[in-house]
Amino acid sequence: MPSSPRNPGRLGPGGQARGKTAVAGHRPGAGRPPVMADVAQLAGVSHQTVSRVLNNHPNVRPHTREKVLEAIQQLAYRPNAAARALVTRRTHTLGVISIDSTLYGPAMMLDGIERAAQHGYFVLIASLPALDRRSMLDTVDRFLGHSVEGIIVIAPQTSAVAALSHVPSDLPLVAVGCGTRAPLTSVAVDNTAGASTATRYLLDLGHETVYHVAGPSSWLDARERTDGWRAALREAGAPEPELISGDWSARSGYQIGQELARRPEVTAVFCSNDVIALGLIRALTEAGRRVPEDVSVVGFDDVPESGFYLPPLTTVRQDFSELGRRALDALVQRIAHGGPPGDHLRVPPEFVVRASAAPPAGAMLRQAGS
Amino acid sequence: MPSSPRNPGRLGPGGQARGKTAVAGHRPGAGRPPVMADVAQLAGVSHQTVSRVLNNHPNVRPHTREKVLEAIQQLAYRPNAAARALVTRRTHTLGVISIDSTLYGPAMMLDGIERAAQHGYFVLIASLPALDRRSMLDTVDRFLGHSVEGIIVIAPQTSAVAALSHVPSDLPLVAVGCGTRAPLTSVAVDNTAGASTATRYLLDLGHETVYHVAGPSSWLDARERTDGWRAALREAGAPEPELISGDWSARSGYQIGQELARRPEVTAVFCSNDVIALGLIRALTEAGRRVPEDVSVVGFDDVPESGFYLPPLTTVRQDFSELGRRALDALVQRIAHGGPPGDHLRVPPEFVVRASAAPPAGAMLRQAGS
DNA sequence: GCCAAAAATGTGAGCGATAACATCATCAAA
DNA sequence: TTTGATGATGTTATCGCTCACATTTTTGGC
Repeated sequence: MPSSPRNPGRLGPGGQARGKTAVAGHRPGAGRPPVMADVAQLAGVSHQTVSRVLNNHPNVRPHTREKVLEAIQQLAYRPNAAARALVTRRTHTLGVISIDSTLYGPAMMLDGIERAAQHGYFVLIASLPALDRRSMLDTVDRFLGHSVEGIIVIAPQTSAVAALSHVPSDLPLVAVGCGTRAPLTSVAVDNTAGASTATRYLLDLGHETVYHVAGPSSWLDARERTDGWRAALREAGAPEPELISGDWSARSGYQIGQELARRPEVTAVFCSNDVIALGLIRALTEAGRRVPEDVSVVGFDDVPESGFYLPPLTTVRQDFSELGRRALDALVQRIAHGGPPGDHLRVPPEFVVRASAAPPAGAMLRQAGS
Repeated sequence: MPSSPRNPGRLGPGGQARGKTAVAGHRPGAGRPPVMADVAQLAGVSHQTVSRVLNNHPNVRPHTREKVLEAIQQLAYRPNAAARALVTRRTHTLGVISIDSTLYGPAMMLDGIERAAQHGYFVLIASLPALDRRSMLDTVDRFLGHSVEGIIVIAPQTSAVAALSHVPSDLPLVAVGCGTRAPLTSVAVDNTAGASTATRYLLDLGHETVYHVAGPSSWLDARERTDGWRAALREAGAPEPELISGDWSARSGYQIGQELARRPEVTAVFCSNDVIALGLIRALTEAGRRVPEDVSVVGFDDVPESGFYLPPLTTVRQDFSELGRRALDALVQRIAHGGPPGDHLRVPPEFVVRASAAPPAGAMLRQAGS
């Protein structure tokens, strides 16, 4: 007799009173969701055979497989991930920790990761307001409790990198946009190269030097772009103006632009991102300094709108989704083959020439303008 | 003897060879993660007592609780979510399905949801490339397999709403940005009212009529904004120009702007979002039509940059994060108290006056401009 | 100072799946 | 035809936790 030896049907043993409709077996659409035993019973096989079908084990006769599949369909059975995770110790779940997923870059990367993970992994997200060690570690903890198999951190900030060094090293972890200095697997755009290219471009146009509006210094990207700018300046023998810092926002670009507009010696500005450039351009324009005739402006990121700014912005494109995808690849790789951390993948940026930069105006024009 | 009755220590029974370091008990930092039994043993209590401490059951002596807490700390013990979920049937996990989380709105809402859920729920995300019924239902299925307790859908598209009507009705589900027409719980900005306000504002400024660049008609928001525009026009007795549709992108705004620039009768345009407005303004400006002197433009969304466009954009603000938060609240409510679906929450938008709209120019100015 | 009620703790069972092993059926080779 | 190897299936034991119930300890009232 192949029917269940101990439990008659699927009635809970003893006095279990969990509000189940204690129905003999499988009922089409109602009650508690069907479990493997229900499928087994309906298909007339053991639960193990159902499991084998589910996991594509080879040793199942086609006929049997079909019967099981049919029963699964009929009951709309769906294996319970928790039960599965408990025994296999695999959750097929990844955690993504992101700072302010409201910014263009993080949002794009998140999307890229999610899309790439679509098949094969669930993606748990946590976006933190601050990246201090405490909340970082707490989040990793939360994720660990949920048994994520790996974590991607979108947190290009120095404090994040610091916090990251405290997570258990046996947890596969990939950071995007963390400098190469960090002792962990990371994926990032080559900010330094991008910034150098932009700066050199302006220099080559004939500008004596290039001013730079940096992002917040707590961001690695900002720092690297500043480095690239400095390197290009030094290489060309151009004087290095004092560093000005914004906070990624258009507002900060605007405020800085108001100051810069008063200084006629400023003819070229490299902004650490497009949005700062937008604010800067507005301030310059309002102050009567034309872009690019009087002042050339170059941004960084190539947000989708930057081609429609007035004037269309010359900028450095970062392929954020690609970055996200690469990060995911790297993580999946590490989960599967458990390589050691410490790989640094750099994605080259692309310089996009549009209309916001031009050669400096001749003397007469400049006089006329001021 | 309170020590484990069947299993000596935590050695796997029989020939289990799962690569565990079969160490007698709890070892500080190595081997397999500690389980409840390890904590119990270290604290000298039963596993049940540990469980009680973990779940804040009342009947635990303070002294005992302390001992357990200490052991937990010492072992860095973290309860296994899968095991817990298996028995409690609660995963404390929410699913969020989003279309193109790259767009400003969805990205903001996602962030809002995530932040609000931070304490109490895990958030699983899936961003779909297309919202056909098939992929929608597949995703819901994936989520269901993971036993999410509820789902938020950020998918203000008609096809999504259609697909949504096919999900099992016992799953708490909230949609953001779905029209009130849909038979499900939803949270949305009052697009119609916002669009009406914008249109009326332009009319009140003295424009004879207002042109409208709509978003893709598959988006409910786009449709509602169009409705609001029409209603305002009708109410004011203004003639209704033909409908023009874009695709939310600056590029489409630019292309439409090039056409509109050739028509001198166009003096006021209400765009279905800010980015379209940006493209439109660029096209108008390039064609020599000044904004707002020759043509007034109003947008929708109030993206952070819109205040720094040239000219700063008059627009309708949607508080996306608030929307996300409300959606989460509604969902949590439904999970807890299991109310019926069908609630429609509308968040009022806010009209933001900046510089891109002005009274129509006098006859002489208009002649000079064309 | 003794017994009932309440508080604190311990003991199995079982959530729903997979892993390992046992068993039965089937087929090729001797 | 009989035997050994393989293929297909069933049986049992966990995974790590919470539930229900059993048991022990404490408390309080007489």
